[in-house]
Amino acid sequence: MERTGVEEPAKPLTAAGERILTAASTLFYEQGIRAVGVDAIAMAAEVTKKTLYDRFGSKDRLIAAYLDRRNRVWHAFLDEQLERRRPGGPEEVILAVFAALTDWLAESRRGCGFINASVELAAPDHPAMPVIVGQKQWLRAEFVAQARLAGFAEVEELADRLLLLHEGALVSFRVAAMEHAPEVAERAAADLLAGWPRG
Amino acid sequence: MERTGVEEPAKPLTAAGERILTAASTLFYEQGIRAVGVDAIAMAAEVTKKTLYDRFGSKDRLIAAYLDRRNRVWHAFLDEQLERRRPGGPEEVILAVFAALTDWLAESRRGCGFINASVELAAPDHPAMPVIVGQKQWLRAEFVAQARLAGFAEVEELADRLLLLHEGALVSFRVAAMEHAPEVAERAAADLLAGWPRG
DNA sequence: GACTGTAACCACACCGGTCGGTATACTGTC
DNA sequence: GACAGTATACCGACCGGTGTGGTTACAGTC
Repeated sequence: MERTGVEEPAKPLTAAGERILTAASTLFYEQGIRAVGVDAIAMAAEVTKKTLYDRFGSKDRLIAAYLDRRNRVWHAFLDEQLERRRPGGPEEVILAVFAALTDWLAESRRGCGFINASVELAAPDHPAMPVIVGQKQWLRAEFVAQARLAGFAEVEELADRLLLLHEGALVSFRVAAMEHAPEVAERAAADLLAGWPRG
Repeated sequence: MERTGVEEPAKPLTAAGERILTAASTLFYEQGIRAVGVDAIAMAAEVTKKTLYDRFGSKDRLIAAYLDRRNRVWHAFLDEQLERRRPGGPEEVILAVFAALTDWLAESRRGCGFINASVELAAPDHPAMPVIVGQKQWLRAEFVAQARLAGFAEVEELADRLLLLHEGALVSFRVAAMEHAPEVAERAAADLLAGWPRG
């Protein structure tokens, strides 16, 4: 699985910068991007605000760095999950993505950090929005690619439906208090693939 | 369709109270609950902040009133859509819900107000959370009821999958820039029903 | 080793603005 | 009087962000 769109950082973070990004990642996810101020992040990271601004420039750029980091963590997680589950073919790759969702949500009680951030940032032209939209479109494109490898017909429609199930599980898990949403999504995806026509 | 859980207001709103709730509903949805302050709402409603607090007591209670109002508007919308589409049986009722999603999202460019609010409110014990969770659980319960009427087997699993499609469309519409998400969900729901075993 | 320059960070103060909320005196209508 | 609303000022806290003087560790040069 290639992760086009995820670029390496311009340069490595200093120790303080790393602590800032780590603290911000935790607080942003757990409490909300707008609910946490830079004062709190600086305190949690045990740095001064001056250092935070020296390293990241602004809160918005720190937010973008957080989402970029999260995207990397998710890709690494997915890679590790695929390595571990050893899917035999493209269909099993797709289903492994859904199986991985259960593990991901076990450690992400507040649902999808990207979905949450897209709500909180509000403005469609926020610098971090491309990371968010890009992550979702990457997943859809991956479904298209695997569906094509598997020889299915109408791969675009199939990928769209798979994405709805994936995103639906992410949201329902949190908003509808549906703890078993990932498992439901996996079963639904498996049935969808089993009944989908070949091209 | 009954709308259990949606209670009548304790007493009717004054003209100013109505203007406040209307202004808040618009601003909260369009810009975000945390992004809009009470100053801006009072100004948009052409009242003083004092009046706002006299009528609603606090911002959190205004938020709860907004979501309660939105829930009513959505139920009224759904009723009107069902009246208009005249579904013949329970399966068509389910599909009418999905068909209505297209119209709903045509006027709700920022996606689902309940999902958005659940992110922004962050704290699970916020007074408005029961409205949010309740709306989602009401929809799931309605899917269960209609699936049962239609004589399907495993109605809980079916309802779960339908809910994932519905919520997935709401989210993907906005986060994944997927304009056709409601239509995809409707087709997927139709196929799901067509292939689901009877009990 | 002595010296210099640099990068990174600290402590602290400050900025103008916004936030949700409160208090006071007053007006108008029924 | 009861009710609803106005105009205005105020509160403490928080918001993202900036400025100043200082310290420390390290690398490079002589």
